[in-house]
Amino acid sequence: MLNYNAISIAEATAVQNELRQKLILQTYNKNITTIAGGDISHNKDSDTVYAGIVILSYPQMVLQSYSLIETKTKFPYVPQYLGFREVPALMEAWEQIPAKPDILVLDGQGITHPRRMGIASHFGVLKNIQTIGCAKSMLYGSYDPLADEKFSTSPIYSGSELLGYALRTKTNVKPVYIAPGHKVSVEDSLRIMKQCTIKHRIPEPTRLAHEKVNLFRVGKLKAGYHLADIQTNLFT
DNA sequence: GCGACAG
DNA sequence: ATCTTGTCGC
Repeated sequence: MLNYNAISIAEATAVQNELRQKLILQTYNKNITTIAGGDISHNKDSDTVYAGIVILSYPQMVLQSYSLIETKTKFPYVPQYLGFREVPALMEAWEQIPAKPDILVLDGQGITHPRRMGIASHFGVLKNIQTIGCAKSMLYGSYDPLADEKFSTSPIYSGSELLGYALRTKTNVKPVYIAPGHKVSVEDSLRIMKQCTIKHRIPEPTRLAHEKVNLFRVGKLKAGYHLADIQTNLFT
């Protein structure tokens, strides 16, 4: 059911349309205490991928723990089908976490996708958990220009359908694109991600996931589930 | 037909 | 995404 090795694009499209039927765009749990961020890293011409999920307290944004795994990916990067490349590895990292967080933020689209199946929706539906997509660039949908000030927003639409928001996380810096993945509303997705925005363009969950996964790739961190130590937080 | 195209 | 150096701005 999760063997995306020898799947064709046509089959992948069919899978996305199937998963779309299970999408829930209403907030399942409003009482968030922990939030996770997931990301993947890899070397230039290698099918080895380094996946990581970090868990932070919400809304304090203090790193609590993180899970790292190394595996292979067979599916290439194809726009609109990122989930087939990255979800299997992220699943492994997720399953290694003893106490699951309340919600997971992934680096990529949520329902801002032709079939509403960006990586965050893909993962969310398969695991039946709350997810949010936080992308650094647009894939699908349109939005009007937003003001230059921090926390300016502009709704992302597909026709008359509201899919997400462009969110300026820093003054005079390119916005990020927020959309529900699964089991969370558009408005709550935006509200939660604003809460995760401290001083960087990329909100804390995916920013820290990206940081950990790169340290892992270059050998500065090891595979496994780790509790964050106090020193890490004090000196970062 | 042509361009655009998450990571 | 990754590979890379300097450079501009807060």
